[in-house]
Amino acid sequence: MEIETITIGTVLKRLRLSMKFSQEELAARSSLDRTYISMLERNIKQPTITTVFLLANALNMKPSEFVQQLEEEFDGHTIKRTTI
Amino acid sequence: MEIETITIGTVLKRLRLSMKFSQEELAARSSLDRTYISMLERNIKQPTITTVFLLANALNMKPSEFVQQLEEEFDGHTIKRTTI
DNA sequence: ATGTAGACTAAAGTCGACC
DNA sequence: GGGTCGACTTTAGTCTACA
Repeated sequence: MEIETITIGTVLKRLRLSMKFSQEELAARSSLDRTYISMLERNIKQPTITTVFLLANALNMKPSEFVQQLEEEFDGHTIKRTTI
Repeated sequence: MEIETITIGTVLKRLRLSMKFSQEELAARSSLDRTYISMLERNIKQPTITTVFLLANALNMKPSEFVQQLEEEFDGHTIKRTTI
């Protein structure tokens, strides 16, 4: 099975809720826009590495821990960019 | 001390050389453009999370391991986007 | 084998408004 | 509190070409 891009929506939402943050709170803590957080959770956008660091910090975890959770989501899948 | 963005240049170049890959080889293995790899190594561009996954795969390592090396680079620093 | 530059397109990320 | 839309600016990422 192949996937097109790394989507962080499910992981991000789960982690945000586990911290009992609203999207607004997470946006404030990460210096990102609330509507953009919403888009990430709905897999409409994919973040840059800097954004991942900002989000992980806002969620009080290491970026590598955050990415580790993404890995599990895509374990066994082939990553493939849409435009290739 | 503050930094503006997560730059992966040093880490990427070190890992690439440790695998004895040329930029061309890494570009082919990751389905990315050679000139773009060059820009990443010179910290002119920052990758998306999907690109990080592609690069990590090309380097035969887990994305979280790759990110872990980035963390060490920025340990103790405050991440701050330029546009904030 | 790498740096750089220019032109290009897709997509990241912001912001205001409304439901 | 969160989804969505539209308009916008900036940047990711491709490609050709030359040193």
